[in-house]
Amino acid sequence: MTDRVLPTLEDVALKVDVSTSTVSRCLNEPWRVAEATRNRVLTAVAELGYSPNFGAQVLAAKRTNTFGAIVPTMSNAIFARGLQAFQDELMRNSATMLVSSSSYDAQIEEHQIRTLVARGADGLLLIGKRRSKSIYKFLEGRGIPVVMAWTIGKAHPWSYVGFDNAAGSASLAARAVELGHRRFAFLSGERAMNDRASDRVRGVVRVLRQNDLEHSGMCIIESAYTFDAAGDAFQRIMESSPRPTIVMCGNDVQAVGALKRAQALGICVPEEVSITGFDDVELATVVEPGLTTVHVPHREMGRRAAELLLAQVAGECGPKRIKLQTHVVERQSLAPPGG
Amino acid sequence: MTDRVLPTLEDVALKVDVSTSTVSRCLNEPWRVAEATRNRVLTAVAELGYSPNFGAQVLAAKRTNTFGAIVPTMSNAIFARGLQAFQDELMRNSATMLVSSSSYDAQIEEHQIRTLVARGADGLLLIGKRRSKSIYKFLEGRGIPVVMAWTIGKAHPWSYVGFDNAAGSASLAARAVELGHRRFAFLSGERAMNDRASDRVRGVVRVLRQNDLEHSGMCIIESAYTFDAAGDAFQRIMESSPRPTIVMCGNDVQAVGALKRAQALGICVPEEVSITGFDDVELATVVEPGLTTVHVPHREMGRRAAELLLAQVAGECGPKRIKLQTHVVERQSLAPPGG
DNA sequence: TTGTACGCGTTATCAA
DNA sequence: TTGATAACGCGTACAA
Repeated sequence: MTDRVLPTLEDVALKVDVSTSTVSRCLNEPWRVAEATRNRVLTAVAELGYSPNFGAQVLAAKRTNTFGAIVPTMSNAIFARGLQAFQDELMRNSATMLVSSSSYDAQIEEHQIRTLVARGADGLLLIGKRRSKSIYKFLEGRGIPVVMAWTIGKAHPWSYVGFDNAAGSASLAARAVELGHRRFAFLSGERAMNDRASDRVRGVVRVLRQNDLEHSGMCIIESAYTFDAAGDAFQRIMESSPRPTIVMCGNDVQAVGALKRAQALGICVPEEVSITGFDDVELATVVEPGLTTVHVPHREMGRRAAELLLAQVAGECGPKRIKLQTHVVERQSLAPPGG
Repeated sequence: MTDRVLPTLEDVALKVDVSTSTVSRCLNEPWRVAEATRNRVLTAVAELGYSPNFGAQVLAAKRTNTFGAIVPTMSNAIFARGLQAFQDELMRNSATMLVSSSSYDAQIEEHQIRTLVARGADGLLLIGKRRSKSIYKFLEGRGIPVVMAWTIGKAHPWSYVGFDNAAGSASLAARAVELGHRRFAFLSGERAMNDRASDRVRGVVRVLRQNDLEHSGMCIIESAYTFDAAGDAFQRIMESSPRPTIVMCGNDVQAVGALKRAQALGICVPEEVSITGFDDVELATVVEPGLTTVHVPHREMGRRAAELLLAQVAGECGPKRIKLQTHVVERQSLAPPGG
C-alpha cells in the first residue's frame, strides 16, 4: 500500500491564502464568512478534492455524527424496514448508521452496546426495554441518548418510539373471541429477556379473562423465531388435547412456520385451526392462506427514532415517548372455529 | 446535557504511575510489557472504566477499524443474510460495520461510497461491479480496499467474492430445456447499471442458442424488484402470444410476485406456466408451489468478504478473486410444459 | 469578517 | 521494558 497523502485544511488555506479557521468556517458555518472568500475557498476545496479527516473532526468536535442501531436480527424483514427508514432519515441529515445484530441474545447485545458507545456513537437505537440494570447504568453514565423502539415505557431518562404490544395482541384476540374462538394457544417467543414477547402473551390473557374464558390454563409454548422451531412448537401444541381452535403466534415468522407445519401434517388452516401472527411483514401476504396479523408501523418507528435522536443530540429536546398505533389486518388464516 | 468527563489514558497513567505510552501498549501490544506492570495497569483501566477515545485513536492510528457495506436494499432477505455474516466476521475481529442501502440507485450509491470513505471506512463491501469510471477513480485515489460481492470479475485492483451469475441462470435454463421447455420469457431486473441482472439474462440466452432454440426473440421484460412491479410485468408477459411455457425471473422476489399474480389471474403454476427465481431465500420455500431457484451462498460471501477485507487492510494480502458455486434447487414451480 | 493559538487523546518514534 | 515527545488534523475561544 503506497502512502497516500490527502489534502488537509491547511493545504486549502495555503492555496487560497486564508487561515485554516476560515476554511473550517466555510465548511461548518458558511454564513459567517464573506461570500467572496467563501467562493474562493470552496473552489479550492473542490479542486484539491479536500475532505475533512474524520478522526480529527471527531477529536475536536466531540461528535461523530454516527448513530448505532442494535437489532435482534437482520435476517428477516421484521427489523429491516425499520432500519432502512432509520438510516434514510439519518442520511437526510448527513449522519451515518452503525448496525449490529444480537441474535436475540442479551449478553451479545450488551457487548455491542459497549462497542458502539466506544466507537463514539452519538446515540443509540435499541429494540425493547428489558435488559440488565448494569447496562442502563453504563448508558446513563455516558449520557448518551437512547431510543428504545418496538415497545413503550415511561420516558425518563430514555426515549421510546413504539407501540403497546399487549394492546396489539389483545385486539387480535378480541376479534378471535368475537368469531367464536374459546380454546386459545399461544406460540410465543422466549419471554425471559423480551418484553415484547411477554406483552403479546399478556394482551391475550387479559382478553380471555375479560371474557370469562379459561386463561390460566392456556397452552403457552415458547420457541425461537425460526420456521423450524416454530413448526416443532406448533406440532407439540396440536398434540395436546383438547386441541385449541386457534394458535396465536408471537410474530409472523413463527406463524408461517406453524402454517407450513400444519400443511405438512395435513391440518387445514383455518378450517381445523386458525393461526395468527404479529408484525405484518411481506411474508404474511405471500403464504396461503394469507396471515391474519397485527400491523406494526415499522417504517414510521425507524424514521421517528432517527428524528428524535438527532433532536436530542442537537439539544433540541429531551427524552420523549412516542406511541404509535397498531391495527389488526384480517386475511384468511383466521376464521370462526370449524371453518 | 451535563458535561461528563471520561477518564483518559493520562488518568490511568497517573493512577498507576507509569507513562501514557505504557498504558497504551498494555492495551494494544500487551506482550511488549512486563506482566506485573500490565496487571496493575489493566486493573486501573477496569477501576476507572477507561475506554479509549475513538476520535483520538483514529487520528493517531489512521485506522478506524470500521468497514462500510453498501447494499441495494435491506428490506428483503437477499442481502440481509450476507450482511449478517459480514458483520459477524467483523465482530469476531473487533471491527464494526457501517451500512447503507442504495435502493438500487447508482447515484445514491456513489454518494454513499463517498460518505463512508469520508467517515473513515478502512474498507468497503459493494454489490456488483457496474458503476461509473469516476467513482472507481475516486476509490483508487484513496487506496481503499474494496470487495465486490454477488459477482465476479478480473481482480486488480479490486477484490471479488462472488459467483458467476450467467452460469447460475444457465444451469437453471438447461434444466428447463431438458424438461422440454422451448418458449422462454425472462422477467429481469433493470439491467442498465446492474451486471448481475444482465448476466442472468445472458446465461439463459446462451443456453437457448446452444440448443438451437429461438433466443433473439425471447421476451425480456424488466421490472423493479417488488412483488407488484413483477406481478405487472408477469401479466404483460402472459398477454403476449404465443405464451411462454416458462417465465424465468431475475430473483426470488420477482418470482414470488409473478407467482402470486398468476394465482390471482387463475393461471396454474406449474401446469400452465413454470416460474423460476434466483437467490434461494426463505421466501422460496414458503410459497405454494415451492420456487425452483438458484441457490446463492449468501452467508459464505459475507463471511469471506469480511475475511478478505481484514486481510487486505492488515497488509496480509492484495486483491483477490474468490469464486463460489451456485446450484439449482428444484421445487415445484418448474415442471415439464403442460404440467 | 478574519486570524492566532491552543487543546483534543491517542499512537509511534526514538532514546534510555 | 519503559518514558519523553512529537505528530495527527480539526474546531473554537479570543483577539484583531
